[in-house]
Amino acid sequence: MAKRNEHSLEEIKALIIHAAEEIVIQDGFSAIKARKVASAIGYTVGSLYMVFTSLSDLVMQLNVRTWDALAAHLSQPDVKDQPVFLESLARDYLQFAHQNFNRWSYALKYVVPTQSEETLQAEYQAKIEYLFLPVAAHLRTLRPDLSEEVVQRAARALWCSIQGTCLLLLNEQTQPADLNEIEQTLDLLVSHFLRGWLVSAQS
Amino acid sequence: MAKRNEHSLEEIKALIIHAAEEIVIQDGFSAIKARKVASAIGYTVGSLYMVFTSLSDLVMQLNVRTWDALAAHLSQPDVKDQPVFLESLARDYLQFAHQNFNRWSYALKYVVPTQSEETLQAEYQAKIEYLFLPVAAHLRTLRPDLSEEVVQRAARALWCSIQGTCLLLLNEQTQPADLNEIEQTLDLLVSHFLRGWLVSAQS
DNA sequence: ACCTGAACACCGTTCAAGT
DNA sequence: ACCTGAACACCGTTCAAGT
Repeated sequence: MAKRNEHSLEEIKALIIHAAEEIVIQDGFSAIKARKVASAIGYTVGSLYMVFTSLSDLVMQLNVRTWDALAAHLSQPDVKDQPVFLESLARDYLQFAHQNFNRWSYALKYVVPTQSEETLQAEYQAKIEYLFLPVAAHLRTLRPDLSEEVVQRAARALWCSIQGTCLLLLNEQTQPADLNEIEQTLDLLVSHFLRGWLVSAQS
Repeated sequence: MAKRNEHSLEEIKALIIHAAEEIVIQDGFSAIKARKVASAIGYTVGSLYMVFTSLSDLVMQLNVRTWDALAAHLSQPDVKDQPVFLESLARDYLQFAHQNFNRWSYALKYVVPTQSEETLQAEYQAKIEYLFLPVAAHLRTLRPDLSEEVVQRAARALWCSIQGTCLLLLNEQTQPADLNEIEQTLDLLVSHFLRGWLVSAQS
């Protein structure tokens, strides 16, 4: 035992994150246990603390990966300037949220521990904020007459609405049939908000 | 020890729920521990299982109380028919969510355990659904020409949006100053959605 | 230097034993 | 009949001990 050197510390870290991710996808976040994750990659509990400061450290890095995966899923530059961009974005969001429900919903519900490093907290928040930039950019092209602040607020409202609606409607265990209904609800939300916002007074 | 009979089982149950509620309000849901709750009312761990089948049973009943408290907070029949009803409802919702952040956010994130009784699951879901009825009722008066299904979908979209926006924007630890910003964002969401919906085609 | 696994403190839950 | 608290299985985390 001990001193195997089969993997570098970096490799072990990557292996653990992947193993943990698989567990979340399969059985949800409550299924992540230190011993379970370690044994999934052929190591014992203690090894986990060679590469992570704690379990919640691992969990936070898992959530970062989830947000990255979502960002990758949403990036479709070809439709960025089309009038239906936001409706299409909402649909793509719903698709990811449904296919990755366990890890997505956990990331959305996650609150960064206050005792974590302040720079790490800021990085995490920034990564989430980053996702709503395309929304703001699109709204800006629709109403270049509005102030940046007004555009930002509208983007924030719409983006939060989409995420919240996905969360609440997907929570009731969803059949594929219901998914179509949720899509229509999202579409209604986006299009009516947009219509109302487009005729709003200049401020 | 044993056989004190100071309280009936019903009283003990109520005492425990109140003690647990206080703990959640003060320190969040992760602070609820079986031994802690029991000792808070002067009993030992075992007593908890005289009146609850499990800790998660207690938690679920706590969440029920949270939804009831929210419903009570939102009921203001005097403004029910005014044009600003929905904006006012959203503001009231935000106020409750902020003042009761710990228990409200937990209730909103809560997913009913699949192994719980089916009737209990249904009751819980119904209690949450009940809250959005006033929204649907108000929308119906605004557009009596629309079908019930269309009205329901719009109400669902708007209600989920309000809740989701509150959750996501309150999650970043909120100063009283920010609260005013969130209120404006909610107002923008409701009013623009409404404006867009009011001019939507009959279906 | 890398890895183990016993040990610790803490958790939810049970249940024989007390009154 | 009511209530206790030791006991159990399980959890995250640490660290002396092995190679």
